[in-house]
Amino acid sequence: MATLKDIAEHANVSACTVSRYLNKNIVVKKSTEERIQTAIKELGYVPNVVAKALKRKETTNVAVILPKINSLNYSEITSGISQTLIKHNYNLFIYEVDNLHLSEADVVQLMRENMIAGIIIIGLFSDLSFKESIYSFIEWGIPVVYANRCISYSDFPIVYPDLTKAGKIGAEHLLSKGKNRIALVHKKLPYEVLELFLNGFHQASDCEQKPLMIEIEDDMNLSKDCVPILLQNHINGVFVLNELSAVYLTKALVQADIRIAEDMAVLSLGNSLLSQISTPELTCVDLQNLELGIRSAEIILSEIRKEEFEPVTVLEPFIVERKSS
Amino acid sequence: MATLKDIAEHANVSACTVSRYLNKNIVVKKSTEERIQTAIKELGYVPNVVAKALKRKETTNVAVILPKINSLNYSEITSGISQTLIKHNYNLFIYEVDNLHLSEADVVQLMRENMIAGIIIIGLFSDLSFKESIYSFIEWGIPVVYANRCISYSDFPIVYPDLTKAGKIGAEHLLSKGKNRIALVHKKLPYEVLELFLNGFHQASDCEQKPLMIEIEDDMNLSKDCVPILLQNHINGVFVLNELSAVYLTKALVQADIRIAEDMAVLSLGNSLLSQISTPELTCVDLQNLELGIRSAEIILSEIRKEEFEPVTVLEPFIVERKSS
DNA sequence: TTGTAGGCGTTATCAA
DNA sequence: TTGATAACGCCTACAA
Repeated sequence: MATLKDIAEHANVSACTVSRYLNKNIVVKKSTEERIQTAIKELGYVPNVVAKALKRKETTNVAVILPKINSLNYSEITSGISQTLIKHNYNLFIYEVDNLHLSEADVVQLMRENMIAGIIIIGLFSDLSFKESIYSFIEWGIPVVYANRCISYSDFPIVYPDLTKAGKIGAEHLLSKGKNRIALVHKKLPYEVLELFLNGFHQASDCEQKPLMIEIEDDMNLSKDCVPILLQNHINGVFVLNELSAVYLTKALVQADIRIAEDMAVLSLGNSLLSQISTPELTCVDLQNLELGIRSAEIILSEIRKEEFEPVTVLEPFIVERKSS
Repeated sequence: MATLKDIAEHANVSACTVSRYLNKNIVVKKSTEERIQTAIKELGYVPNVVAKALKRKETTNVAVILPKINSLNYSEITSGISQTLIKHNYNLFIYEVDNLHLSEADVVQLMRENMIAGIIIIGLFSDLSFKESIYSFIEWGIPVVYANRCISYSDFPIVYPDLTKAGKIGAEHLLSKGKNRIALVHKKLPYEVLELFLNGFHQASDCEQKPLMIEIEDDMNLSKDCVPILLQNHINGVFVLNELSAVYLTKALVQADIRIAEDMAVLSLGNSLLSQISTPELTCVDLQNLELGIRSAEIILSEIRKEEFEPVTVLEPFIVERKSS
């Protein structure tokens, strides 16, 4: 457990010279450098990041707050964050709020206690999670990035996929496949989110025809509750705003002997393994989760270092064509 | 940014009294307690975990080292760890080694620099990852738990699913469905791991007949390379030791017009969402990933606190019957 | 180019 | 039941 002091003694210099040399704050004489280097090797010195953090009043730990980690979408985003942070010698804390059963106040306290350098909040489409806490974080001077969901506040950077573009390219894709009676299937979503998709739809089609909106619930039997609606309305293209629901709806359609693609094109929002292994494989709109994570991490690092950063980063979704359209 | 000292002054006691009161090391007079409490409230005091760690020479940060987080199995384990740690006021660091491109030596340094309180290594079935580093960790006095994979070293606790039992109940299940010509499909695995499954098979069947072993590769075309082998050998039950491969093999079988369950039962190792959304839904052996995470976390906490802990924890797999058998 | 000294916020060791 | 004092390992004025 050699300390900086030990190195200094062993190399016959002062601790502060060693410190400045290690932090590259200063150029030292060649001979000094060599003595320091051998001392470090011989004593097996490893700097103590905790002591440094205390002194500097700043850690190198970034927290990711997300609903749950065991979901392909969130873990993909997290992976992007992880890769980026590690390159810059920052560590990644994970806080799963769905499983935690902690109040937002508890989480705020947790962040302050641990002197978290920056916080990336991965938001839900369906719910403005942690809206309140963000301002607490900012009040305490902790940099924040809000990721995955566009919110209209403007005191912190946000990174999110362009859902209007998603709606547009989704509609264009379905139209290009000759599907002109389109349904938008979604779980409960705030109107302002749905509106984004609808705006995209309008941009894609000249006609004023609106897509049929179908809201589904978690415990819904899609075969019984959703498929008949699609058929009654002569829908031939469906855009499902949730990947897992898209998979289940596809199953239900297949079971009802509807030919996927020919009779009914299915388009899923999100491109994880789920779309790939569905039968048939789902055409989808890729929301660039990995990139979302990378960008979020880059921005939080800029914030932490008090460098310039983009206040708003919008990621362009793109179509990945498979068998379902 | 009130400190302990501020609280002490405000409450007219010494800093160390406040400290001991907060850490419940001591009983203080009712009146003192009240004064401290109001001071904390009025000044909005939040303890500084970093300073505490420096003084105590021990953080409350546990690191999870895993191949990658964006996998349903690993993220499920991680979720179990996360839930357990947070309950005990420990934080969770994530280090993805596949994506990191860090040497093991780098990781060891990272752990020491950050004064990590304990490390949970999530191992691969296919590869004894981080075998070397473990001893470095132990050498530096950092508690370790090796999770997910049974290894024969004994200087640190291990937590893993009973693969022999998995083989046994898998074989029993297939036999109970009248499938007596069984194949074991697997990716490249060390022999000692395969042996575990084979031992289980033998326990399940009186006959000496060994299952047909088929090794598949990542870039393999299962329809062309694997299905014909199954058919030529009149296999009617296949146990796939990798969930994703099971899904793809099922697809290939369906495509070859083989009736799943009737003509060929498919059993998958692992029970994530993938098995559930496969068509048909896969019967599988659940390896209890969430529980694995919870147990690993509990054990690392015991180690950190220098309490007694189980050196070996074996989790019992169980069958989840769905449509593919 | 290098050194001295003080302090970051907390806890542990004494002593009262 | 409480206090004074000295660390924990590092960084940063300021001085040389």
